[in-house]
Amino acid sequence: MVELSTTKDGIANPAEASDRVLQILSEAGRLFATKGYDGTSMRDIAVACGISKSLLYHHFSNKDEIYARVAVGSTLELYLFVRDRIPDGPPSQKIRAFMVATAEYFRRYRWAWIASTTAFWNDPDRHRQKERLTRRDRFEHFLRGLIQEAVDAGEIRKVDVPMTGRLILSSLNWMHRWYNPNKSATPEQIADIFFDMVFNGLRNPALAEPPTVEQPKSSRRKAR
Amino acid sequence: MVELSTTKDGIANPAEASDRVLQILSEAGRLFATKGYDGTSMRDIAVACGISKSLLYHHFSNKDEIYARVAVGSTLELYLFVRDRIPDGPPSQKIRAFMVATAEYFRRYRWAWIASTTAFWNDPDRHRQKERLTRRDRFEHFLRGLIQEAVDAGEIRKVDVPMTGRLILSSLNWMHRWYNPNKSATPEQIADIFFDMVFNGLRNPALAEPPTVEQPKSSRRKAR
DNA sequence: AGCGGGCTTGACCGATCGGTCGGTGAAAAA
DNA sequence: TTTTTCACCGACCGATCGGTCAAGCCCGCT
Repeated sequence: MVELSTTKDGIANPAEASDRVLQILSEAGRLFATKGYDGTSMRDIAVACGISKSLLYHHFSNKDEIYARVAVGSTLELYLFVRDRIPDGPPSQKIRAFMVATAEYFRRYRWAWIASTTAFWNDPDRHRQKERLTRRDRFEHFLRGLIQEAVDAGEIRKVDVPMTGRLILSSLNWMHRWYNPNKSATPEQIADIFFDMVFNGLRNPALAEPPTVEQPKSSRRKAR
Repeated sequence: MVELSTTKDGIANPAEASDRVLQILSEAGRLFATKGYDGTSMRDIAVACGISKSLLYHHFSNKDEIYARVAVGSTLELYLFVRDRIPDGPPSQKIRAFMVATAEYFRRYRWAWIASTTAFWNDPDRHRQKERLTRRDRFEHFLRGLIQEAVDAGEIRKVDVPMTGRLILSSLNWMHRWYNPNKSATPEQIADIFFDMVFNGLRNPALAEPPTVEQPKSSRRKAR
């Protein structure tokens, strides 16, 4: 797989890159993640790095390129990162490994992850927007494949596969909004807990007659 | 409960408000939701409304106030909105109702919801930041209370209550990133499906020996 | 010593930002 | 009729935006 070097504040990057460039990417990632793309000025980045604004343009052609290096350096290889951490074994365990690996990625490249999942919901750059969606889809379809495997193997019941994928990804993607690196568990442990909850369910197995059987459609709250 | 009038594009507002003000809030909410606070200029809002920029300042004192009216008008009463839709009955059904009600709120006040959950992760306005966190906490603790009820009643197993709350809220809070109002189910139906998955679990009940028993701690992937 | 080239800078640019100001015109109030 | 009120607008402000540029600084090479 592509080699990833871990640097301060977790910028994933191909090997060649000067310390200055890494510093800029690191500070920019943190700023993009906390203040957003539009809320972060080139001056902000320069000041955070203790350099002049002009120097940013010596190393990068414009603001977009810095963001692209932060976000793409983050998301480009997420699919590969996770795929290479899926062990052989029961499909349900692959799903667990998927969740834990994604959580590990989040922990290692936290700011870049947040910057890439937060900013640019609608990217004005059509090409980049399309590429981002392609990567996201590949990642999501990989998960759906694992879920389908588990269904076929009879390990999980016949659920709506895309919806199941969305539930699992939601639990991981929302983590950055409440996760505090100084407290509680590691992201990997949290992913593990979430897997247990979703896979085994919250319902008390000792409960003979579950209060919620397969609910009749008519009982659902109607949309108005 | 507090009276909410439903207007075009779903701005919740106290009764007194001119059509113009509602139009501004509606357009501003949509823009804040899609382009972010910093990515939306006062000119953008004015153009979207087909009025002059000056007129915005006739109705609002500044940009922050427009955002506050959009976001606060959206989140202020979420807790009350949901609380009043929790029926009497088994605690697990209350949790389901909580999820469905939140989804209904999302559907009705979609742009305002997105704007308020997206922008201002770190609000420079300390007072408003504190108030926002207070509301969020009140909402989250209300859910935890329902979960604790269900645990005490023996309907769900002895889980980590805060973590369970985070899992449930994640599934709802992330919905705006993938939900397409033109396709698939209504938010309420999606919430219903998520509840079923989380409550009953994905595991095939026909499976005699689940491949994942309560996993030993040592098998967890260690953080590095 | 002289020199070339990469790192670094401050001064500067046009555009756009949030916000202000004086005024217009029509309807309500007197 | 006169006056007041108020939704509304175009022109404008200082500040800041992303980005440019010519020139210094520094260091190794000849």
